[in-house]
Amino acid sequence: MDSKRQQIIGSLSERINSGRLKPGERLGSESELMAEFGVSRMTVHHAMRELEARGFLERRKGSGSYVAPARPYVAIYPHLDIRAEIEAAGGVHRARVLVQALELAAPPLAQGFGLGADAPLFHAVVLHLSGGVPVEIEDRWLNPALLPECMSVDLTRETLFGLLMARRPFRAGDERIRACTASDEEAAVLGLEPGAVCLETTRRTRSDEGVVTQVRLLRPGTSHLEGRIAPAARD
Amino acid sequence: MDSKRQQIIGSLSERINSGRLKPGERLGSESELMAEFGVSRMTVHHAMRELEARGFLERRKGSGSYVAPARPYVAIYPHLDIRAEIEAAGGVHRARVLVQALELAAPPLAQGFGLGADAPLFHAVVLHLSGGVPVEIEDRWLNPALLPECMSVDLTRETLFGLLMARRPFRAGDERIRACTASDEEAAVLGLEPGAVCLETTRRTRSDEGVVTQVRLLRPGTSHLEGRIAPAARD
DNA sequence: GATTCCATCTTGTATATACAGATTTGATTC
DNA sequence: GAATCAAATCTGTATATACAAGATGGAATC
Repeated sequence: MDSKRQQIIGSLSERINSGRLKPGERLGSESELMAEFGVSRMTVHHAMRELEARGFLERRKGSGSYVAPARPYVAIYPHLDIRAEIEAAGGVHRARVLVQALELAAPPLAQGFGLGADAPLFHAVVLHLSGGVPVEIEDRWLNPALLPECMSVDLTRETLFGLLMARRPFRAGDERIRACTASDEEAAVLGLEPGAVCLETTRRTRSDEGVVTQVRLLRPGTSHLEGRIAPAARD
Repeated sequence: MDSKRQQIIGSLSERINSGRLKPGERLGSESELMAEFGVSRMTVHHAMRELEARGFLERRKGSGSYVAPARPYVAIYPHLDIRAEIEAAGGVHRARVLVQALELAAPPLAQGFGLGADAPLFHAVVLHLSGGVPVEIEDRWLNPALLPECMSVDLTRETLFGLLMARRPFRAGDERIRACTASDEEAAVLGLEPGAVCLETTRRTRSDEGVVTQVRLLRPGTSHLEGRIAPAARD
Protein backbone atom coordinates (compact mmCIF):
# COMPACT_ATOMS: atom_id res chain seq x y z
CA MET A 1 0.00 0.00 0.00
CA ASP A 2 1.46 3.26 -1.16
CA SER A 3 1.47 6.24 1.13
CA LYS A 4 -0.99 9.00 0.39
CA ARG A 5 1.87 11.13 -0.82
CA GLN A 6 2.95 8.45 -3.25
CA GLN A 7 -0.60 8.10 -4.52
CA ILE A 8 -0.79 11.81 -5.22
CA ILE A 9 2.62 11.79 -6.90
CA GLY A 10 1.59 8.82 -9.02
CA SER A 11 -1.72 10.33 -9.98
CA LEU A 12 -0.32 13.70 -10.95
CA SER A 13 2.75 12.40 -12.77
CA GLU A 14 0.52 10.05 -14.73
CA ARG A 15 -1.62 12.96 -15.86
CA ILE A 16 1.51 14.74 -17.01
CA ASN A 17 3.18 11.79 -18.70
CA SER A 18 0.02 10.79 -20.52
CA GLY A 19 -0.27 14.29 -21.93
CA ARG A 20 -3.60 15.03 -20.30
CA LEU A 21 -1.84 17.89 -18.55
CA LYS A 22 0.35 19.77 -21.00
CA PRO A 23 3.45 21.88 -20.33
CA GLY A 24 2.51 25.29 -19.00
CA GLU A 25 -0.90 24.16 -17.89
CA ARG A 26 -1.93 25.05 -14.37
CA LEU A 27 -2.75 22.38 -11.84
CA GLY A 28 -5.38 22.88 -9.20
CA SER A 29 -4.29 24.74 -6.12
CA GLU A 30 -3.12 22.89 -3.06
CA SER A 31 -6.50 23.53 -1.49
CA GLU A 32 -8.36 22.07 -4.46
CA LEU A 33 -6.16 19.01 -4.65
CA MET A 34 -6.48 18.63 -0.90
CA ALA A 35 -10.25 18.33 -1.35
CA GLU A 36 -9.91 16.10 -4.42
CA PHE A 37 -7.62 13.60 -2.73
CA GLY A 38 -9.14 13.93 0.69
CA VAL A 39 -5.90 14.70 2.49
CA SER A 40 -4.43 17.64 4.35
CA ARG A 41 -2.87 20.55 2.56
CA MET A 42 0.62 19.66 3.82
CA THR A 43 0.38 16.22 2.26
CA VAL A 44 -0.45 17.75 -1.10
CA HIS A 45 2.29 20.29 -0.55
CA HIS A 46 4.97 17.66 0.09
CA ALA A 47 3.86 15.62 -2.91
CA MET A 48 4.05 18.63 -5.21
CA ARG A 49 7.37 19.66 -3.75
CA GLU A 50 8.76 16.31 -4.75
CA LEU A 51 7.31 16.55 -8.24
CA GLU A 52 8.93 19.94 -8.53
CA ALA A 53 12.30 18.53 -7.45
CA ARG A 54 11.96 15.80 -10.08
CA GLY A 55 11.37 18.37 -12.77
CA PHE A 56 7.72 17.67 -13.48
CA LEU A 57 6.34 20.88 -12.04
CA GLU A 58 7.19 24.51 -11.66
CA ARG A 59 5.62 26.24 -8.70
CA ARG A 60 5.21 29.97 -8.32
CA LYS A 61 4.43 31.49 -4.97
CA GLY A 62 1.21 33.41 -5.08
CA SER A 63 0.27 32.03 -8.46
CA GLY A 64 0.05 28.26 -8.62
CA SER A 65 1.67 25.08 -9.90
CA TYR A 66 2.31 24.53 -13.58
CA VAL A 67 3.48 21.60 -15.66
CA ALA A 68 7.15 22.14 -16.45
CA PRO A 69 8.28 22.45 -20.07
CA ALA A 70 9.52 19.20 -21.58
CA ARG A 71 13.13 18.59 -20.67
CA PRO A 72 15.59 18.27 -23.54
CA TYR A 73 16.94 14.82 -24.20
CA VAL A 74 20.58 13.95 -23.84
CA ALA A 75 22.73 10.95 -24.69
CA ILE A 76 24.39 9.42 -21.66
CA TYR A 77 27.53 7.31 -21.90
CA PRO A 78 28.17 5.48 -18.67
CA HIS A 79 31.47 3.71 -19.28
CA LEU A 80 34.25 6.00 -18.22
CA ASP A 81 36.46 3.30 -16.72
CA ILE A 82 37.82 0.98 -19.38
CA ARG A 83 38.32 -1.76 -16.83
CA ALA A 84 34.70 -1.64 -15.66
CA GLU A 85 33.55 -1.46 -19.27
CA ILE A 86 35.47 -4.58 -20.27
CA GLU A 87 34.33 -6.51 -17.23
CA ALA A 88 30.72 -5.43 -17.73
CA ALA A 89 30.95 -6.96 -21.20
CA GLY A 90 32.12 -10.23 -19.70
CA GLY A 91 35.77 -9.80 -20.67
CA VAL A 92 38.96 -10.01 -18.66
CA HIS A 93 40.84 -6.76 -18.39
CA ARG A 94 44.59 -6.73 -18.86
CA ALA A 95 46.95 -3.82 -19.37
CA ARG A 96 50.37 -3.26 -20.88
CA VAL A 97 52.26 -0.22 -19.66
CA LEU A 98 54.06 1.50 -22.50
CA VAL A 99 55.03 4.71 -20.71
CA GLN A 100 55.01 5.69 -17.05
CA ALA A 101 57.23 8.68 -16.47
CA LEU A 102 57.54 12.26 -15.33
CA GLU A 103 58.08 14.39 -18.41
CA LEU A 104 58.27 17.98 -19.41
CA ALA A 105 55.16 18.51 -21.45
CA ALA A 106 54.69 20.75 -24.44
CA PRO A 107 53.97 24.33 -23.25
CA PRO A 108 50.28 24.44 -24.31
CA LEU A 109 49.67 21.22 -22.40
CA ALA A 110 51.40 22.46 -19.23
CA GLN A 111 49.47 25.67 -19.57
CA GLY A 112 46.22 23.76 -19.51
CA PHE A 113 47.24 22.42 -16.12
CA GLY A 114 48.05 25.90 -14.87
CA LEU A 115 51.72 24.95 -14.51
CA GLY A 116 54.87 26.48 -15.85
CA ALA A 117 56.72 24.96 -18.78
CA ASP A 118 59.46 23.74 -16.43
CA ALA A 119 57.11 21.74 -14.19
CA PRO A 120 57.16 18.03 -14.97
CA LEU A 121 53.88 16.27 -15.64
CA PHE A 122 53.11 12.63 -15.12
CA HIS A 123 52.68 10.83 -18.41
CA ALA A 124 51.30 7.33 -18.87
CA VAL A 125 50.53 5.34 -21.99
CA VAL A 126 48.71 2.10 -21.36
CA LEU A 127 47.32 -0.46 -23.78
CA HIS A 128 44.13 -2.05 -22.47
CA LEU A 129 43.18 -5.52 -23.63
CA SER A 130 40.12 -7.65 -23.24
CA GLY A 131 41.07 -11.33 -23.21
CA GLY A 132 44.24 -10.56 -25.15
CA VAL A 133 42.54 -8.41 -27.77
CA PRO A 134 43.68 -4.77 -27.84
CA VAL A 135 40.77 -2.50 -27.06
CA GLU A 136 42.13 0.91 -26.27
CA ILE A 137 45.25 3.01 -25.99
CA GLU A 138 45.13 5.35 -23.01
CA ASP A 139 47.48 8.31 -23.31
CA ARG A 140 47.18 10.30 -20.12
CA TRP A 141 48.75 13.41 -18.62
CA LEU A 142 48.30 14.09 -14.96
CA ASN A 143 49.18 16.80 -12.49
CA PRO A 144 51.51 14.83 -10.18
CA ALA A 145 50.77 17.15 -7.26
CA LEU A 146 47.25 15.78 -7.16
CA LEU A 147 48.27 12.12 -7.13
CA PRO A 148 51.75 11.91 -5.60
CA GLU A 149 52.00 8.11 -5.80
CA CYS A 150 51.43 8.04 -9.55
CA MET A 151 54.99 6.86 -10.29
CA SER A 152 54.81 3.85 -7.99
CA VAL A 153 51.37 2.60 -9.04
CA ASP A 154 51.17 -0.75 -10.78
CA LEU A 155 49.07 0.17 -13.78
CA THR A 156 48.50 -3.45 -14.73
CA ARG A 157 46.57 -3.90 -11.49
CA GLU A 158 44.52 -0.75 -11.31
CA THR A 159 43.53 1.95 -13.76
CA LEU A 160 44.44 5.56 -13.30
CA PHE A 161 40.80 6.38 -13.74
CA GLY A 162 39.86 4.14 -10.84
CA LEU A 163 42.57 5.66 -8.68
CA LEU A 164 41.43 9.17 -9.48
CA MET A 165 37.83 8.29 -8.72
CA ALA A 166 38.83 7.00 -5.30
CA ARG A 167 41.08 9.93 -4.45
CA ARG A 168 39.43 12.96 -5.98
CA PRO A 169 35.77 12.01 -6.09
CA PHE A 170 34.07 15.28 -6.92
CA ARG A 171 34.92 16.94 -10.15
CA ALA A 172 33.58 17.67 -13.57
CA GLY A 173 35.03 17.74 -17.03
CA ASP A 174 34.47 17.74 -20.73
CA GLU A 175 34.91 15.19 -23.45
CA ARG A 176 35.23 15.19 -27.23
CA ILE A 177 34.80 12.36 -29.68
CA ARG A 178 36.04 12.27 -33.22
CA ALA A 179 37.09 9.80 -35.85
CA CYS A 180 40.68 9.61 -37.08
CA THR A 181 43.25 7.26 -38.53
CA ALA A 182 45.86 5.45 -36.47
CA SER A 183 49.51 6.34 -36.83
CA ASP A 184 51.81 3.48 -37.80
CA GLU A 185 52.89 3.12 -34.20
CA GLU A 186 49.35 3.19 -32.86
CA ALA A 187 48.17 0.72 -35.46
CA ALA A 188 50.96 -1.66 -34.49
CA VAL A 189 50.05 -1.46 -30.82
CA LEU A 190 46.35 -1.96 -31.50
CA GLY A 191 47.02 -4.74 -33.99
CA LEU A 192 45.51 -2.88 -36.91
CA GLU A 193 46.79 -2.25 -40.41
CA PRO A 194 48.45 1.19 -40.76
CA GLY A 195 46.01 3.99 -41.42
CA ALA A 196 43.08 2.09 -39.94
CA VAL A 197 40.04 4.05 -38.85
CA CYS A 198 39.92 4.81 -35.15
CA LEU A 199 37.64 6.42 -32.60
CA GLU A 200 39.35 9.06 -30.49
CA THR A 201 38.01 10.37 -27.20
CA THR A 202 39.67 13.30 -25.47
CA ARG A 203 38.80 14.07 -21.90
CA ARG A 204 39.81 16.73 -19.42
CA THR A 205 38.65 16.60 -15.84
CA ARG A 206 38.87 19.31 -13.20
CA SER A 207 38.60 19.44 -9.46
CA ASP A 208 38.53 22.46 -7.22
CA GLU A 209 42.34 22.52 -7.32
CA GLY A 210 42.44 22.81 -11.11
CA VAL A 211 42.88 20.45 -14.04
CA VAL A 212 43.48 16.94 -12.75
CA THR A 213 44.08 14.97 -15.86
CA GLN A 214 43.90 15.03 -19.61
CA VAL A 215 43.58 11.84 -21.55
CA ARG A 216 43.35 10.69 -25.15
CA LEU A 217 41.68 7.35 -25.68
CA LEU A 218 42.10 5.60 -28.99
CA ARG A 219 40.17 2.53 -29.99
CA PRO A 220 39.57 0.73 -33.27
CA GLY A 221 36.84 2.36 -35.31
CA THR A 222 34.94 -0.88 -35.54
CA SER A 223 34.34 -0.93 -31.81
CA HIS A 224 31.48 1.28 -30.75
CA LEU A 225 30.51 3.35 -27.77
CA GLU A 226 27.11 2.56 -26.33
CA GLY A 227 24.90 5.05 -24.58
CA ARG A 228 21.31 5.67 -23.81
CA ILE A 229 18.96 8.56 -24.45
CA ALA A 230 16.99 10.06 -21.59
CA PRO A 231 15.56 13.37 -20.46
CA ALA A 232 18.19 15.69 -19.05
CA ALA A 233 18.41 15.73 -15.28
CA ARG A 234 17.02 18.72 -13.47
CA ASP A 235 19.65 21.35 -12.66
CA MET B 1 18.63 35.20 3.74
CA ASP B 2 18.36 31.50 3.22
CA SER B 3 15.64 29.55 4.88
CA LYS B 4 16.59 27.33 7.79
CA ARG B 5 16.09 24.32 5.60
CA GLN B 6 18.46 25.73 3.00
CA GLN B 7 21.04 26.44 5.68
CA ILE B 8 20.89 22.86 6.89
CA ILE B 9 21.08 21.53 3.34
CA GLY B 10 24.04 23.77 2.64
CA SER B 11 25.82 22.84 5.82
CA LEU B 12 25.39 19.11 5.41
CA SER B 13 26.14 18.99 1.68
CA GLU B 14 29.28 21.02 2.31
CA ARG B 15 30.44 18.47 4.87
CA ILE B 16 29.87 15.73 2.34
CA ASN B 17 31.40 17.46 -0.66
CA SER B 18 34.46 18.51 1.29
CA GLY B 19 35.05 14.91 2.31
CA ARG B 20 34.71 15.56 6.03
CA LEU B 21 31.81 13.12 5.93
CA LYS B 22 32.73 10.07 3.90
CA PRO B 23 30.47 7.64 2.04
CA GLY B 24 28.84 5.20 4.41
CA GLU B 25 29.41 7.39 7.41
CA ARG B 26 26.47 7.99 9.66
CA LEU B 27 25.12 11.47 10.24
CA GLY B 28 23.64 12.51 13.53
CA SER B 29 20.04 11.57 14.10
CA GLU B 30 17.28 14.01 13.33
CA SER B 31 17.03 14.72 17.05
CA GLU B 32 20.74 15.49 17.35
CA LEU B 33 20.76 17.73 14.29
CA MET B 34 17.61 19.39 15.57
CA ALA B 35 19.53 20.39 18.68
CA GLU B 36 22.66 21.33 16.73
CA PHE B 37 20.85 23.65 14.33
CA GLY B 38 18.29 24.85 16.84
CA VAL B 39 15.26 23.97 14.73
CA SER B 40 12.38 21.57 14.97
CA ARG B 41 12.70 17.95 14.01
CA MET B 42 10.45 18.37 10.98
CA THR B 43 12.71 21.06 9.57
CA VAL B 44 15.69 18.75 9.82
CA HIS B 45 13.56 15.96 8.38
CA HIS B 46 12.58 17.95 5.31
CA ALA B 47 16.15 19.07 4.72
CA MET B 48 17.46 15.51 4.86
CA ARG B 49 14.63 14.28 2.68
CA GLU B 50 15.76 16.69 0.03
CA LEU B 51 19.39 15.64 0.36
CA GLU B 52 18.26 12.06 -0.05
CA ALA B 53 16.31 12.93 -3.20
CA ARG B 54 19.42 14.62 -4.59
CA GLY B 55 21.47 11.50 -4.00
CA PHE B 56 23.66 12.76 -1.17
CA LEU B 57 22.17 10.64 1.58
CA GLU B 58 20.67 7.26 2.16
CA ARG B 59 18.23 7.02 5.00
CA ARG B 60 17.18 3.84 6.73
CA LYS B 61 14.13 3.73 8.92
CA GLY B 62 15.02 2.67 12.42
CA SER B 63 18.73 3.07 11.80
CA GLY B 64 19.80 6.52 10.69
CA SER B 65 21.07 8.61 7.79
CA TYR B 66 24.25 7.74 5.94
CA VAL B 67 26.34 9.45 3.29
CA ALA B 68 25.51 7.85 -0.05
CA PRO B 69 28.26 6.07 -1.99
CA ALA B 70 29.93 8.22 -4.63
CA ARG B 71 27.90 8.25 -7.80
CA PRO B 72 29.60 6.98 -10.95
CA TYR B 73 30.49 9.55 -13.53
CA VAL B 74 28.96 9.61 -16.97
CA ALA B 75 29.57 11.53 -20.16
CA ILE B 76 26.58 13.58 -21.26
CA TYR B 77 26.07 14.68 -24.86
CA PRO B 78 23.37 17.30 -25.05
CA HIS B 79 23.03 17.96 -28.77
CA LEU B 80 20.48 15.57 -30.17
CA ASP B 81 18.91 18.02 -32.60
CA ILE B 82 21.30 18.90 -35.41
CA ARG B 83 19.49 22.15 -36.03
CA ALA B 84 19.83 23.29 -32.44
CA GLU B 85 23.44 22.15 -32.42
CA ILE B 86 24.32 24.19 -35.48
CA GLU B 87 22.51 27.26 -34.22
CA ALA B 88 24.12 26.94 -30.80
CA ALA B 89 27.49 27.07 -32.55
CA GLY B 90 26.47 30.29 -34.27
CA GLY B 91 25.82 28.72 -37.65
CA VAL B 92 22.84 28.85 -39.97
CA HIS B 93 21.08 25.56 -40.47
CA ARG B 94 20.02 24.50 -43.91
CA ALA B 95 18.87 21.14 -45.16
CA ARG B 96 18.72 19.31 -48.48
CA VAL B 97 16.17 16.53 -48.74
CA LEU B 98 17.59 13.55 -50.63
CA VAL B 99 14.86 11.04 -49.86
CA GLN B 100 11.37 11.42 -48.40
CA ALA B 101 9.28 8.38 -49.16
CA LEU B 102 7.29 5.46 -47.88
CA GLU B 103 9.33 2.34 -48.54
CA LEU B 104 9.29 -1.34 -47.81
CA ALA B 105 12.18 -1.80 -45.44
CA ALA B 106 14.49 -4.75 -45.14
CA PRO B 107 12.87 -7.41 -42.94
CA PRO B 108 15.20 -7.03 -39.95
CA LEU B 109 14.52 -3.29 -39.91
CA ALA B 110 10.74 -3.73 -40.09
CA GLN B 111 11.03 -6.32 -37.36
CA GLY B 112 12.71 -3.78 -35.12
CA PHE B 113 9.61 -1.64 -35.46
CA GLY B 114 7.36 -4.56 -34.61
CA LEU B 115 5.82 -4.43 -38.08
CA GLY B 116 5.42 -7.02 -40.77
CA ALA B 117 7.66 -7.09 -43.84
CA ASP B 118 4.79 -5.79 -45.99
CA ALA B 119 4.20 -2.66 -43.92
CA PRO B 120 5.76 0.43 -45.47
CA LEU B 121 8.06 2.58 -43.34
CA PHE B 122 8.75 6.24 -43.74
CA HIS B 123 12.27 6.82 -44.96
CA ALA B 124 14.05 10.16 -45.07
CA VAL B 125 17.60 11.06 -46.00
CA VAL B 126 18.52 14.66 -45.30
CA LEU B 127 21.82 16.48 -45.67
CA HIS B 128 22.28 19.11 -42.99
CA LEU B 129 24.51 22.09 -43.68
CA SER B 130 25.89 24.86 -41.57
CA GLY B 131 26.34 28.00 -43.67
CA GLY B 132 26.64 25.91 -46.81
CA VAL B 133 29.13 23.43 -45.36
CA PRO B 134 27.89 19.83 -45.14
CA VAL B 135 27.78 18.72 -41.54
CA GLU B 136 25.75 15.57 -41.32
CA ILE B 137 23.78 13.04 -43.31
CA GLU B 138 20.61 11.97 -41.51
CA ASP B 139 19.25 8.63 -42.67
CA ARG B 140 16.07 7.99 -40.77
CA TRP B 141 13.37 5.33 -40.66
CA LEU B 142 10.15 6.08 -38.91
CA ASN B 143 6.97 4.27 -38.03
CA PRO B 144 4.47 6.30 -40.10
CA ALA B 145 1.61 5.38 -37.77
CA LEU B 146 3.24 7.47 -35.08
CA LEU B 147 3.69 10.57 -37.22
CA PRO B 148 0.99 10.50 -39.92
CA GLU B 149 1.96 13.81 -41.51
CA CYS B 150 5.55 12.71 -42.15
CA MET B 151 5.13 12.71 -45.94
CA SER B 152 3.86 16.26 -46.11
CA VAL B 153 6.42 17.84 -43.81
CA ASP B 154 8.85 20.34 -45.31
CA LEU B 155 12.11 18.94 -43.98
CA THR B 156 14.04 22.03 -45.00
CA ARG B 157 12.03 24.03 -42.48
CA GLU B 158 11.93 21.70 -39.51
CA THR B 159 13.85 18.63 -38.46
CA LEU B 160 12.22 15.28 -37.91
CA PHE B 161 13.84 15.25 -34.50
CA GLY B 162 12.17 18.51 -33.56
CA LEU B 163 8.83 17.23 -34.81
CA LEU B 164 9.14 14.04 -32.84
CA MET B 165 10.09 15.95 -29.72
CA ALA B 166 6.96 18.05 -30.02
CA ARG B 167 4.61 15.16 -30.78
CA ARG B 168 5.92 12.27 -28.74
CA PRO B 169 7.64 13.96 -25.83
CA PHE B 170 8.30 11.10 -23.46
CA ARG B 171 10.43 8.28 -24.62
CA ALA B 172 13.84 6.74 -24.20
CA GLY B 173 16.32 5.12 -26.49
CA ASP B 174 19.84 3.98 -27.10
CA GLU B 175 22.69 5.26 -29.18
CA ARG B 176 25.92 3.88 -30.61
CA ILE B 177 28.93 5.70 -31.93
CA ARG B 178 31.62 4.26 -34.15
CA ALA B 179 34.13 5.36 -36.73
CA CYS B 180 33.86 4.27 -40.34
CA THR B 181 34.68 5.32 -43.88
CA ALA B 182 32.27 7.05 -46.20
CA SER B 183 30.94 5.27 -49.25
CA ASP B 184 31.58 7.00 -52.56
CA GLU B 185 28.04 8.32 -52.56
CA GLU B 186 28.21 9.54 -48.98
CA ALA B 187 31.59 11.17 -49.56
CA ALA B 188 30.19 13.00 -52.55
CA VAL B 189 27.24 14.31 -50.59
CA LEU B 190 29.41 15.40 -47.66
CA GLY B 191 32.00 16.92 -49.96
CA LEU B 192 34.76 14.56 -48.86
CA GLU B 193 37.22 12.48 -50.84
CA PRO B 194 36.07 8.87 -51.26
CA GLY B 195 36.92 6.65 -48.31
CA ALA B 196 37.21 9.56 -45.92
CA VAL B 197 36.99 8.87 -42.21
CA CYS B 198 33.55 9.49 -40.72
CA LEU B 199 31.81 9.41 -37.37
CA GLU B 200 28.65 7.36 -37.34
CA THR B 201 25.95 7.62 -34.71
CA THR B 202 23.05 5.17 -34.67
CA ARG B 203 20.04 5.89 -32.56
CA ARG B 204 16.83 4.10 -31.80
CA THR B 205 14.12 5.73 -29.73
CA ARG B 206 11.05 4.13 -28.21
CA SER B 207 7.80 5.36 -26.81
CA ASP B 208 5.11 3.39 -25.04
CA GLU B 209 3.70 2.42 -28.44
CA GLY B 210 6.95 0.82 -29.58
CA VAL B 211 9.96 1.87 -31.65
CA VAL B 212 9.40 5.36 -32.98
CA THR B 213 12.40 5.95 -35.13
CA GLN B 214 15.79 4.63 -36.06
CA VAL B 215 18.40 6.95 -37.46
CA ARG B 216 21.95 6.80 -38.75
CA LEU B 217 23.87 10.04 -38.55
CA LEU B 218 27.06 10.38 -40.53
CA ARG B 219 29.43 13.28 -40.19
CA PRO B 220 33.01 13.93 -41.25
CA GLY B 221 35.51 12.38 -38.86
CA THR B 222 37.22 15.70 -38.38
CA SER B 223 34.15 17.15 -36.72
CA HIS B 224 33.81 16.18 -33.10
CA LEU B 225 31.04 15.54 -30.64
CA GLU B 226 31.28 17.56 -27.45
CA GLY B 227 30.00 16.43 -24.10
CA ARG B 228 30.57 16.97 -20.45
CA ILE B 229 31.37 14.69 -17.56
CA ALA B 230 29.24 14.78 -14.44
CA PRO B 231 28.01 12.50 -11.68
CA ALA B 232 25.19 10.25 -12.81
CA ALA B 233 21.73 11.48 -11.91
CA ARG B 234 19.93 9.73 -9.11
CA ASP B 235 17.54 7.04 -10.31
C1' DG C 1 -9.85 55.21 -19.11
C1' DA C 2 -5.86 54.83 -16.05
C1' DT C 3 -4.05 54.34 -11.59
C1' DT C 4 -3.93 52.96 -6.88
C1' DC C 5 -4.89 50.12 -3.28
C1' DC C 6 -6.82 46.41 -0.79
C1' DA C 7 -8.89 41.91 -0.15
C1' DT C 8 -8.09 37.40 -1.51
C1' DC C 9 -5.79 33.46 -3.21
C1' DT C 10 -1.68 31.13 -3.73
C1' DT C 11 2.63 28.87 -2.32
C1' DG C 12 6.72 28.87 1.26
C1' DT C 13 8.33 27.97 5.76
C1' DA C 14 8.43 26.50 10.54
C1' DT C 15 6.56 24.16 14.32
C1' DA C 16 4.08 20.71 17.33
C1' DT C 17 1.89 16.45 17.79
C1' DA C 18 0.76 11.69 17.10
C1' DC C 19 1.42 7.33 15.63
C1' DA C 20 3.54 3.67 12.53
C1' DG C 21 7.18 0.66 11.53
C1' DA C 22 12.05 -0.77 11.18
C1' DT C 23 16.32 -1.28 13.63
C1' DT C 24 19.29 -1.48 17.39
C1' DT C 25 20.56 -2.29 22.01
C1' DG C 26 20.59 -4.32 26.24
C1' DA C 27 18.80 -7.09 29.75
C1' DT C 28 16.97 -11.38 30.86
C1' DT C 29 16.75 -16.11 30.52
C1' DC C 30 18.16 -20.59 29.37
C1' DG D 1 27.98 -18.10 25.82
C1' DA D 2 23.70 -18.12 23.07
C1' DA D 3 19.08 -17.16 22.31
C1' DT D 4 15.00 -14.50 23.28
C1' DC D 5 12.40 -10.65 24.26
C1' DA D 6 11.44 -5.96 25.45
C1' DA D 7 12.64 -1.20 25.56
C1' DA D 8 14.70 2.57 23.38
C1' DT D 9 16.00 4.81 19.15
C1' DC D 10 15.27 6.37 14.66
C1' DT D 11 12.99 7.50 10.40
C1' DG D 12 8.27 7.69 7.79
C1' DT D 13 3.86 9.64 7.36
C1' DA D 14 -0.10 12.52 8.20
C1' DT D 15 -2.27 16.34 10.19
C1' DA D 16 -3.20 21.03 12.16
C1' DT D 17 -1.82 25.60 12.88
C1' DA D 18 0.34 29.96 12.13
C1' DC D 19 2.42 33.32 9.69
C1' DA D 20 5.18 35.15 5.57
C1' DA D 21 5.25 36.79 1.05
C1' DG D 22 4.26 36.91 -3.95
C1' DA D 23 0.40 37.33 -7.42
C1' DT D 24 -4.05 38.53 -8.84
C1' DG D 25 -8.32 40.71 -9.52
C1' DG D 26 -11.59 44.00 -8.59
C1' DA D 27 -13.21 48.05 -6.42
C1' DA D 28 -12.45 52.70 -5.42
C1' DT D 29 -10.39 56.80 -6.82
C1' DC D 30 -8.41 60.23 -9.74
